[in-house]
Amino acid sequence: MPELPEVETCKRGIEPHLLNQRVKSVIIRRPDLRWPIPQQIQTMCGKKIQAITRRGKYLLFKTTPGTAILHLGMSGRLFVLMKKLAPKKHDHVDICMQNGVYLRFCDPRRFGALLWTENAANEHFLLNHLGPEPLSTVFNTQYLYAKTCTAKRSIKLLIMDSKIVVGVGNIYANEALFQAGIHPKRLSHRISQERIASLVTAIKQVLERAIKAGGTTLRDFHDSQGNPGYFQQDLKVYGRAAQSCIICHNSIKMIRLGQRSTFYCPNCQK
DNA sequence: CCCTGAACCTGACCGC
DNA sequence: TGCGGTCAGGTTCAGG
Repeated sequence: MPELPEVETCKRGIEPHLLNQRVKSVIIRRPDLRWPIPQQIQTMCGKKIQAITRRGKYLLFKTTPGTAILHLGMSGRLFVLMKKLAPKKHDHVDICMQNGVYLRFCDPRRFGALLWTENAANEHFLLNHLGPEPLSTVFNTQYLYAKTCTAKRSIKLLIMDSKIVVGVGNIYANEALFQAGIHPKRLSHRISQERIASLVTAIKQVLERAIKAGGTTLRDFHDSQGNPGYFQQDLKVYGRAAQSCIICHNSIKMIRLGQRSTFYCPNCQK
């Protein structure tokens, strides 16, 4: 369930357990993720985790010699474990600390990744082309309007483009466009600055609300059962095809856009 | 520049 | 129970 809010929740959950801890070992059961886990990841051993940060949907674990870059893909999950627990089928990696705590990476579909860089993480090929963080002040009306004016593409695909802005996944793209009253297929250059302003607000609000909902999950972060669908009760259009719009009670429609399921209210979104 | 489709994988779910 | 088809929160790539 890795959307930006989930990754942020993950970050906040694991940080207190791992920050300033020294890595004892990195156990790799399956290196064949999206990209093979490089041997250099072992450079972490004996080093202290100085910072854990998030960039888009990437988690960065900084040590003195370099940074581990982790992506959860579609199905990745992280667990902080205190005692030895036999790994299950898709528990591919354990990063063990000297104090006995360890981070377990589980990813059934293996679309996730664990990479290593000794340069500034921003220069890594996965990160060097990324647009601004949606919750930062850099991402504002002026910025997005400049992008929407000069592009001629559907607004939904534009806001899901990580070169434009990071972290807006399929769920939140749908939700933000509903909140802003914009049709997902609307061509970006045909949207007024005023409406782009509401879209920027909507993106920020939807992500912030989801992070708060993620905070609920945080409480039982150690529960290895996880907590699926914690934000589900807040979804206004995603997954609600043929159900009634919460505003106008018309039927929510589903279409395909860029190979992704796209939900909208034909009456509220123009 | 923009869109489409395919690819990388496994599991869950649905209808028969 | 089993089988085949469809779908899934991400991202990159080739081709038109």
